[in-house]
Amino acid sequence: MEDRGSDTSDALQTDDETTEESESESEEERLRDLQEFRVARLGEPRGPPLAAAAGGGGGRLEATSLCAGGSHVISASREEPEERANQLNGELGSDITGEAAETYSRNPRTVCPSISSGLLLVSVSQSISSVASSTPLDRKLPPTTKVTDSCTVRSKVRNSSDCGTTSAVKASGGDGYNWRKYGQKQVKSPKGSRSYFRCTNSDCSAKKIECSDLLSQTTETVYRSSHNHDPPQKVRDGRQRSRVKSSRIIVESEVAKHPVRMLPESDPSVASREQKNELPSSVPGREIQEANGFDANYGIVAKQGNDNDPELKPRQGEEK
DNA sequence: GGTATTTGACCACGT
DNA sequence: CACGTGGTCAAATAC
Repeated sequence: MEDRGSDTSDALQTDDETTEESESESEEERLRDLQEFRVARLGEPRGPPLAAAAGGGGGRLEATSLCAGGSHVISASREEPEERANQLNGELGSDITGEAAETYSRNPRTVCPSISSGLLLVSVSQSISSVASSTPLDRKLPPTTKVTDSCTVRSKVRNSSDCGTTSAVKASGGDGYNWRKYGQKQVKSPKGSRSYFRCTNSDCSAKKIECSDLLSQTTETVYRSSHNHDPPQKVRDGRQRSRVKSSRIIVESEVAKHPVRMLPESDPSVASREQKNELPSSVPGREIQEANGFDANYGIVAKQGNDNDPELKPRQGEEK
């Protein structure tokens, strides 16, 4: 991990360990640099996002762009065939395992109750994206990458049936369910943004919140409520099957690094409260214990009670 | 024309 | 009571 972009790790560490005041400036600088870097690197026609951003609030362009970047990365990863998945698994696995663990270790709380394996997939791809975009890996991503933005990816999927995984890639988030994004918000506490998704099934109240850091890396995924229906099994051919398979592989290797939480499937408000109450007490003990893999009861656990956890402090935008 | 995403605005809640 | 934040809605936009 030392070898991997001391740059990134440093930055990340600073993020959480430095005081907000002192880091705010450097943070902005970093953000700017990052933006420029991404834009320059991608240098691709970022149709929708930019357009949307332009149409919407220019002030948010910054964060928005970054965010979009994150999500698309995820999608991109998902789109990759098994081969790519394995590749990632290998590259990232060896490269990240250690560091990623460290990186994410800074993101306390992470409990993924016995969710369906499908949800694991979500966390997987997200882990990948996080890792990929966060570390020097960013550099590893082929410049050609479909790394553009969620919209681009989407369109790509739509237009190219060769993939045959449209729905899966598009909104399912890899967990087998279809999610639709209904909101995004900038958060200060864990500097970054949160994306709100809800199950596209009208009868399903399942929701999930993806927390991303400044680098648009998905640092945490919170599931709220559970699906009251089976995941739309759209696996029609071998390709998809293999994709899923590969995803799982990655899950096993990455899941432990990506915070995934499952909130009680009660109404949002209750969930929030419970979360608030449970976090501090439950996180440290149990999570530390199994901070490295699947928990029989919680499914995935990728967290360790971090004393430095800024979110354990009063307020810090996590209770709600 | 339908669906999904983006994003500003709104409301509820906690401090 | 004011302020900040989280979560959601809905219009605009893109595909």
